Amino acid sequence: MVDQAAPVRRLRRAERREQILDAATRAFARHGFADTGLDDVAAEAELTRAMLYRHFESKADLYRAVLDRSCARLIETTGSGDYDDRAIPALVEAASGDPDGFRLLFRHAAREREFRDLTSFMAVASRELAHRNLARVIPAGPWLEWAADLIPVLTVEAVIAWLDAGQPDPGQAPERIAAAVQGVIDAARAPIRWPAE
Amino acid sequence: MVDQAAPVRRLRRAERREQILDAATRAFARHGFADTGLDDVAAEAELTRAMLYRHFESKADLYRAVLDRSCARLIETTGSGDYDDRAIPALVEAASGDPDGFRLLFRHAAREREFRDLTSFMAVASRELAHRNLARVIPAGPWLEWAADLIPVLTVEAVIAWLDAGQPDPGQAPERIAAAVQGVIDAARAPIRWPAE
DNA sequence: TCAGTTGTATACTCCGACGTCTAAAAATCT
DNA sequence: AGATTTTTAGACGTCGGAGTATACAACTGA
Repeated sequence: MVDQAAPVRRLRRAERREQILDAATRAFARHGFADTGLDDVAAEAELTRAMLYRHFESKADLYRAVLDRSCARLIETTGSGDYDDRAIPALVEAASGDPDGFRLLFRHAAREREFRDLTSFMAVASRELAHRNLARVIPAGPWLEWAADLIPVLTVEAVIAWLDAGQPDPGQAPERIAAAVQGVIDAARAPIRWPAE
Repeated sequence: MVDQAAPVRRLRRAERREQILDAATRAFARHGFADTGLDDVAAEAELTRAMLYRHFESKADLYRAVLDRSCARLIETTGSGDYDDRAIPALVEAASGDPDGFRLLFRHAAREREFRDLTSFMAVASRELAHRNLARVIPAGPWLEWAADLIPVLTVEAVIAWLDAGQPDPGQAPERIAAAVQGVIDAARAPIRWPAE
């Protein structure tokens, strides 16, 4: 008995490209570039490997396209401007709107040498932004550098942990994350531990 | 003219093995398992690739040995016991004593599928430890889960940021990191932002 | 001195994943 | 219906890095 004929949905070039990017984002978000084969991506997109090559030159090209799009979306909703009260809410909104892309960018792409050119500018920018703002409340010295390194990482990890927790209380999330950041700022100001209750 | 004959230092088996593990820890700590070739390891150890195979069966075997040793050292100094005031100081001491191994374990190995069996138990244990202790001060719910996820990550990242900052004030470091952790606990208790100064 | 060990140097095989190609099937458009 | 485009299915070529093999050189210790 022959299998029921597969539906085989056909899309126009641009749509198919987007659908491949969606699937590739999901696939790469699991284990990063090196540990994800094109077969994995093809399976996730429910396509043949050959199809991927009709839309992208190579595996690296596809990955760059994925990263570019996630990056563009991120900047689009965060504005990438100065730090203000909108910064953390915007980051939360961006993560909520594209969780796979968010995880991919910060958990994998940020540590992949070959593609650091696509992400390092964000890491540098957020570190410098943090440094500028912290310099007003933390005395210059190694603990200022420590906080400037740690706060961007903490912010991103706090957002990812919020995603992993099921995105509870979207309205409260930015305030809670900001409070966690404030904890690092306090810690960098003085080595006095909060009195035990 | 012939090159000056290389010194060619010779070591006994056990010593050479340790020296290879040291070099491999450094090499793998840079870009993880997949992105580090045996040539990189051999170069770091100033040996030929063939020598690596006289001490280890395969690349994966070598990597496991590296991870095992780093893991054992970590547990040896942290005790892996219940959480108390010694936990964070012990972690700081462990990181200080083996910075490459510390970074390798938490920045790379923790995300490598093939070797998660060697690291997942630590991630699980620290998450559960955090969860048990937090459950006494944070009401059950998604924000408890959020904090239990975030605090182990924050702690490790705070230690790495401290390493990156040049290990300043080793005596103060544990207190400052504990203060940062306290910030997350406060954030998880209530969504009230600290009053702006 | 001689045996055993530690090391170099280099060429080689093997394998998996990337990337290419072709022929034919099926959906869409006019 | 016929032309066009999308897609499949799978074989094939290619290449880098893991892993193997061999011959030889040099240090060490009894």
